[in-house]
Amino acid sequence: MPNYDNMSKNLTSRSEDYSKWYNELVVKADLAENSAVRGCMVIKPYGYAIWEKMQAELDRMFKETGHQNAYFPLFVPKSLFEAEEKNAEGFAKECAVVTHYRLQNDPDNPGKLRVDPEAKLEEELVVRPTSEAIIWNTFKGWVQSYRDLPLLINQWANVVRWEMRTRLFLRTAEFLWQEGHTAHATKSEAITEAKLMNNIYADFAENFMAIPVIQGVKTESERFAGAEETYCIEALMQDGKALQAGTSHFLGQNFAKAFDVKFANSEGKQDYVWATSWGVSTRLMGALIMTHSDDKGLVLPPNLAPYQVVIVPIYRNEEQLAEITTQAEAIMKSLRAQNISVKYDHRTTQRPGAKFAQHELQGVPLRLAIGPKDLESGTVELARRDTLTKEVIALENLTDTVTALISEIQSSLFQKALDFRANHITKVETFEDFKSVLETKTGFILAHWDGSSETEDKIKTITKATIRCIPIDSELETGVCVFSGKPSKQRVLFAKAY
RNA sequence: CGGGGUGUAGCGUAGCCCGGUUAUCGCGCCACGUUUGGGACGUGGAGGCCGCAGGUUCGAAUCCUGCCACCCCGACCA
Repeated sequence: MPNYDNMSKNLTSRSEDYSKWYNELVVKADLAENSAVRGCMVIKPYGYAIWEKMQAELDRMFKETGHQNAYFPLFVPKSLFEAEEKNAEGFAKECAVVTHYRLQNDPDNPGKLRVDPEAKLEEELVVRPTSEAIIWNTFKGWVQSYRDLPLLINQWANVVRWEMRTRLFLRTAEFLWQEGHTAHATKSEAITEAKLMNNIYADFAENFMAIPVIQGVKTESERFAGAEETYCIEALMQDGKALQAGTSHFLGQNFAKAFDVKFANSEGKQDYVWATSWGVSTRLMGALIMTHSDDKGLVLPPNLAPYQVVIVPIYRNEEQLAEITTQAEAIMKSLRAQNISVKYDHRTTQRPGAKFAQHELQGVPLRLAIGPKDLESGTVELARRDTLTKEVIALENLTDTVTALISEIQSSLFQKALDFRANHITKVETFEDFKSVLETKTGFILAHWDGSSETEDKIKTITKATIRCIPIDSELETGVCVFSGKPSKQRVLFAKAY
């Protein structure tokens, strides 16, 4: 198992694991020296191709459910930002703020620039940590009547959260995400929307990324600032820590009231609209890596792989290469006809062994090698990334075999992660067991909780474990709180989390 | 911001305690040749304000002072 601690350490880490996994391959942190923007990441082309795959699928799902994309400004005037108090308070400590709009030559430091003290903004601009404020301020002008509702908007954007401590993929200072913002005429419709989007996230995580997730609602203290209810999907990483993979919030009428977004209902009465917001980010790429990958590098589910099959030619001379290339082109044509993405790695600057290793590091699901022996016998060597197995197969059934394997790899990755999670969910009755499971076995813990924030806080202080969620599908079961001994109606999901 | 630690080539490092030739080694990089079915080998080569500034000294990567940056732990967090 890869060393995730090293992997997800700060971007300038010098650890070998870090450079193997990120600096060399998927993303590169290439920041100006002594720069305060540490904690940002550069997503290299291969990594970005994975993100684009995720974007395309999510976008499809959003549009299928009636959402439209739009784009709102990066800057949020402070006065707008502070309008919804809880939201502002929740994010206040991690906001980057623009205060000036001009530089000038520094009289004390020839060749250097300084901020022009004369160019102070009348009002500071907050770089969006999330866009509720600016979007709701805009929605005010878009909604007058129930006929304008529901308003179902999504935005693909970057946001900035100036965290004290950053972690590659999981908590970068700037990250890419989508944020959905919707307005509805009724409370129940908004709640339905929030649940629907959480379902879409779960569906996407499980069926597209092959990451099993648990759906649930957050406790009050873990809830999004400004939300009435936060739905979430929680995943379990191979190192036994939990990761919040996506959230969907029912915002009540909080933002409508803060930004005065009213509409005339069918009876002609004025009412505030009901809101939701929901988002997933490049954090999902961290989840992907930490769910499936092994010591040899990434393992990509075929749905997410920038290319699903790579063909490597092995040759001693130009004639052989030409012959193999003809063969490879025929294979590519036939695979592409089945919507399988293929890359022919005909680089002359690398030897086959180096190519094999690189494709493993990049997680390409299937590799075909064609050499002189294959030319004679009409075969190819087929290697699976997930199981690291190889077999020599006849050319005849190649396309069928590959098609079948692609879907088998997708489902077997999910099954493997699901089995791992099943083995790492432990029901616990006593606080002693609670602590020992956290220490030795790790993973999720299902335990009774008395429902109070005090108990939640104390457990967190003592064990560092938090309530990840109250699972949606959990059955009611009477019991006593694992910490306080007070009565409880159902078990909640605890874990140490990223 | 509190506690601990580290800065030497693109990356990883030795040397520092106890000052003394041209700063060590591996990977990577470049050229040529031989190779090519799991990260090739040989020969040759390039690459260093030893974090920055000041001080001590005949002499500083090494000792002293200040500063800066980064890492780990804590508060914060998708």
